[in-house]
Amino acid sequence: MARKRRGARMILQRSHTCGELRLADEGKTVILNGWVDAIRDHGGLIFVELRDRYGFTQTVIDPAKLAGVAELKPEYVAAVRGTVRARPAANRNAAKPTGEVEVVADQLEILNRSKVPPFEVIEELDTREELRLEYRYLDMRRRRVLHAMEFRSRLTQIVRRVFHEHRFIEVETPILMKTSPEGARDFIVPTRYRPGWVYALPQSPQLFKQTLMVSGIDRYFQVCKCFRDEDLRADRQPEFTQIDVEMSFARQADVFRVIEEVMTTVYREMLGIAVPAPFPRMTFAEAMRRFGSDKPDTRFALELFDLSDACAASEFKVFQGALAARGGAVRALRVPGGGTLSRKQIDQCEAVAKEYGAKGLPWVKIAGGAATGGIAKFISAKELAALRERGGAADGDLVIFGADHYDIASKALGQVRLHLARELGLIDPKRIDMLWITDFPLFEFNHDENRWQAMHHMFTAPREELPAKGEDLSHIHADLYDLVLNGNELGSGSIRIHRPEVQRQIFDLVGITPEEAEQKFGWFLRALDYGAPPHGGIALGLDRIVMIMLGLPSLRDVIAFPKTASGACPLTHSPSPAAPEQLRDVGLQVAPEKER
RNA sequence: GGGGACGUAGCUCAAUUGGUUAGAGUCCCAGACUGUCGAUCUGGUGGUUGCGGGUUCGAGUCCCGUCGUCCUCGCCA
Repeated sequence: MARKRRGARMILQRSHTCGELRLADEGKTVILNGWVDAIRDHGGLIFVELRDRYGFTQTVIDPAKLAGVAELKPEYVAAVRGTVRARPAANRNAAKPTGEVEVVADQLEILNRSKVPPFEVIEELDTREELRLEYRYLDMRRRRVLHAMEFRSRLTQIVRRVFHEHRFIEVETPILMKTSPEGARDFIVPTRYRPGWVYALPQSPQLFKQTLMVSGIDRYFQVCKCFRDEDLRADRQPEFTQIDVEMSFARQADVFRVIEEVMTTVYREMLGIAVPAPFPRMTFAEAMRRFGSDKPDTRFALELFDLSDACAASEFKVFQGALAARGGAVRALRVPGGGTLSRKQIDQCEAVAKEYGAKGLPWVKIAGGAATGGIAKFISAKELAALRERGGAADGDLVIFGADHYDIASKALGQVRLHLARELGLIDPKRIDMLWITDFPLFEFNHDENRWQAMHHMFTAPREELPAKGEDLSHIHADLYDLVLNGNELGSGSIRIHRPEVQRQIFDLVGITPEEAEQKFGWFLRALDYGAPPHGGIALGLDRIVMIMLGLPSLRDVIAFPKTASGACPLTHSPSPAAPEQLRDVGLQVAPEKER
């Protein structure tokens, strides 16, 4: 008989989940708890499908016996007691794991009611993301969202296990820490203890993990939250999770070996895929030269080549101009069979190139052994020969050019390369191209601020002798490496500085005064003074790994409660204005809007 | 900070050149129905067209501003 309870106490506690009953369970008396997924009301007979994390099970209810069924609506929480029965042969549902059975109800308990949800809880949901995130608890009742959470949890466990197998220690480092200059903007946390003073949330636990090396914890890892107050992207959230790793007495190869084992194990155990290891390696210079990117997608063949020398006497003003400038280059990309591309498709490529700083996108098609269209009239016989010999250009091909500073020309062509690969369907989605990019330059020049800055961070060890301040630093390299998967940067690491005098020299080169170094990093320099071992490590983006492994387009899809592009949480409506008392406590006040 | 797209019923969308009472599907509500599984059938409710201003006899539609969402450049040691 139907039971109706006013109290909060549940009577019918589940004996099984909604995903596990099979024909073998026929005849058993069971109790299911779950959410009402669907009600199919035939008058004298009502099918109520219950859902939980594990699946769906159909219950069959006779409304004459269990009148309470009339009250049920979607998303109500219900308990059903009944007998497992094989469905009549004609009514079995092969599409559902539990589709051969049903539970004939003899007791029904409504555990909770639900308002009409703002969207239906169905797998094939097509509703705007912001609403899904505002009601994430409803969204997450769906299999595919749950699956991402479960996948992530299992993956993290595997990562921890592999590190532990190699005697790594997971150490938690502070969330409230000291602000650091350079790098991303810190999230800052004011405090009552010191009105007007702030902690920072970690951009990464970099200095803590290096300090742990000084402590003798020679193998450290941590699955940790990191925070950066910068603009968001589909693959960037203000708070994200890193697999942070550091090893003492280790060289680059040692770091690679451990990470290769972690990644191959995760792929094997989560997806049953054997990723070959060791992963291929490519220097930064080679990656820029061949692919125009420091995170090349090597799943398809298009490669850039250089025409600077062949174009030295070019009649084309754009080439002349590029080559006349310091660091200028003429680079090219051959698109096999690209002769069939429409003007519109080429224009789209040009738009991509311009987005990445190119001023235009010269092109020619090759037909009948000659260059046609685009800038063909400027292409000399010598240049055409170079296109054929160096780029392999042949009849039916399209060749596009980048003429600018080497970096800009390379990057723009590299992005067009990616665009074309997607446009022409050149990417095999099944491929998994894991790649180490090595030998990064230690410094890059910041044109806006007119100074050298660390490419990775200021704690990376130089491989060569450091020049005097003011000299060109572009040729200094480091054991500085990125792990790239299918054109996505999964992580970045380096062998660190362990000698305090070298660390001071680097601070000096990037324009940090000794006073500032003492104030910001004195504590760390002191640690280096007491026998810091040689060490190095890496940090991998956990969210990105999960996103890529699941083939999802956004980091938001693998984070339980992600933030929107403006850094807001649609569920909790954070951030929110500070209360006057809060500001008073920490000794801060808000500037008038005009002064911000 | 810059560029682009979008914003109409709870949800997903439509609405001709600026022109009658802003429609459809779905959800929801009511009724019917004993084998459904996107149940079906009948009927019904539901709108500050994101917000503010402007042009016009007349604005969902055009203009300006603003807010929000998504993508993106810069930025992200």
